[in-house]
Parts: sequence; structure tokens; C-alpha cells
Amino acid sequence: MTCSIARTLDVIGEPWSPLILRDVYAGITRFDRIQEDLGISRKVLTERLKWLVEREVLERREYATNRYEYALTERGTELVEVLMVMVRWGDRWVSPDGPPVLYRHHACGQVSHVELTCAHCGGPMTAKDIDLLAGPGSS
Amino acid sequence: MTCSIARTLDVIGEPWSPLILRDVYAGITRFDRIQEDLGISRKVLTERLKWLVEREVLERREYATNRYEYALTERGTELVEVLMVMVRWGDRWVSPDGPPVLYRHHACGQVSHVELTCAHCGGPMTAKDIDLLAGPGSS
DNA sequence: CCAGGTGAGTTCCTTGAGGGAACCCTAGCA
DNA sequence: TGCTAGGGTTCCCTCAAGGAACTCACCTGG
Repeated sequence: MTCSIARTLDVIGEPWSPLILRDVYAGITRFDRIQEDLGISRKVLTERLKWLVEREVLERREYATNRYEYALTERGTELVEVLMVMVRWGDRWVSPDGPPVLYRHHACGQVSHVELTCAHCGGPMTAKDIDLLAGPGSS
Repeated sequence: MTCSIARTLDVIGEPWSPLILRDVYAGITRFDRIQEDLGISRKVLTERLKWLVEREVLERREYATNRYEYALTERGTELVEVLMVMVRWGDRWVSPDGPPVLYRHHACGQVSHVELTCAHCGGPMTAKDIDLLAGPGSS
């Protein structure tokens, strides 16, 4: 499908993948730890990890003989931005007890959250602030 | 799970949902049009739409007697922001022919894309720019 | 030196969700 | 009064997810 959403979903669309990325980002990088943390079946975790490694979102590293851990690649690190926006939505609409996790921004040292802005003018850029146009890669 | 990512995925984690939201956002708002556009089975589309309406992400409106269309609620419109960040990733990493869709920003009139910034200081805020802390809603 | 533990998976069986095609009901319309 | 379109249901079948048990290599203590 000539749609960047569909193409992104092809990589991380299945429901466990974002949670796997979250774990790896948060420092849970080993097979058993991820399996235990998510309660995912070992079979499916094996498949997902292999898939994400093939798509170059994760990297498989031998940290001791026959012991492996997973790490985010550059592609994977940029996917975490998608998660950050998901977190914002979840915090706002489905977290009755307040946000479970907070972000401290290195640059200003404050606990904050992410805002979407226009790469060109820097103003707010949300769903209501844009029009859609056909691009070069459209069919 | 006390995790905003998991809670958000509970609402739109299944792979068709983001594409349904994209369609509705892009103006494809009726059952048959969505079904045709996505190639989803009618049964699953029925289930997904009902689910999204129950979660108050979509709204079902009778635009003529016994004719219904779907529209984004405020919650749903904010979910489109997640899609916009997915689009950015897809454009960057898995769109060999260039972006299929472009965004024109109302405020500045330019074709642009979305950037993540800190709500507090306005500086760039990506996965590498933050530390994670436990929040009030953590277990 | 061998018993037990841990990490990282495989294998196998069972159940449930998704796909496809056909069917249904109502409203307009010629 | 039959035709078509919109908006779904129903039924069957397949295939992927879950669960539990098994494997194999390395390490560590006694």
C-alpha cells in the first residue's frame, strides 16, 4: 500500500511490537526479561524479535558467549517518538490516576511532555492545522 | 497494565484501527467506502467501528434515514497526531519513491512535516533527549 | 566432576480471531 | 414492482497466538 502509515504498521503494527520497543528503550533488553515483563508467549516473542531485527529496528548483540541482548538501532530510536506521542494520548485520555511515567527533558531539566510543531515555522502542527496533498510517492 | 502505551494500544493497537482513522480523517467516512479502500473484511470492519465508537474515538452519525457515516471525535482527532508521527517515520525509512502524502501547514502555508518539541522549553524532544521517571499513576 | 540454575530459544497442541462469500433488511427510484 | 445502494450479519474455514513442556549451551558451587 502506498501509504506511510501502512508501511510503518507493517513493521510495528502488530500489538506486541510497540511494547517490545518500549521495554528495550526502558532498559529491558534480554529475552527472558521481556517475556516476563510483557507476559507474551516465548514463541511469539521469538518471532517478533526476529522480525524487528530483520527490519533493522532492533539489533541483536552477543554480550557473553551464547547470551544475547537487543538494542534499538537508529531506525528503532526514531520509532520511540511514535511511542512518546502514544503516551501523551494515553496520559490525557485513559490514565485516571495520572501519568504512570514522566519524562525529564535533558535540555531544560523540567518534567515535560512532547508537543507537535511545524518543522518549517515552529508553530503548533496537529491534525486540524494541516491540509493533505498528494506527494511524489503517491500512486 | 499501568502503561499509557499499553492503554493506547488497547484502543487502537489492532492493525486495522490506525488505517480506519486515517481514512476517516482523509474524508472516507462511510462503511462501504472504508471497506473498499482498505480491503478489510466487512465483519472485522463492523467490529472495529463499533469498538472505536464505544471508546469515543469515532462518532456514528445518521446523515440520511438509515445511512450512517463516521467522524472523528476530539479524542480521535488527537490520535491522528500519532499517525502523523508514524507518517514521518514511514516517509523517512520506508518510502523509496518519496512521501506519498504531503502536509501543508495552515499557519505558514508551507509543505512541512511534524517535529517533536518540549512543551516546556520548546527545544527538540526525542527519545535521546529525555530521562524516564516514575509518575503518580505508576504501580 | 557433576547437579542445578540461567539464558535463549523450539516444539507441539489447542483455541480464537480474521478472511471470504453469501445473505438480509431498509430506503429511494424508475 | 422490481432494481440498486448502503450498511450491515451469518456461516464456515484457516491460520496465527497462547500455553506448557522440552532442548541445549554455558556457569557456578560443592
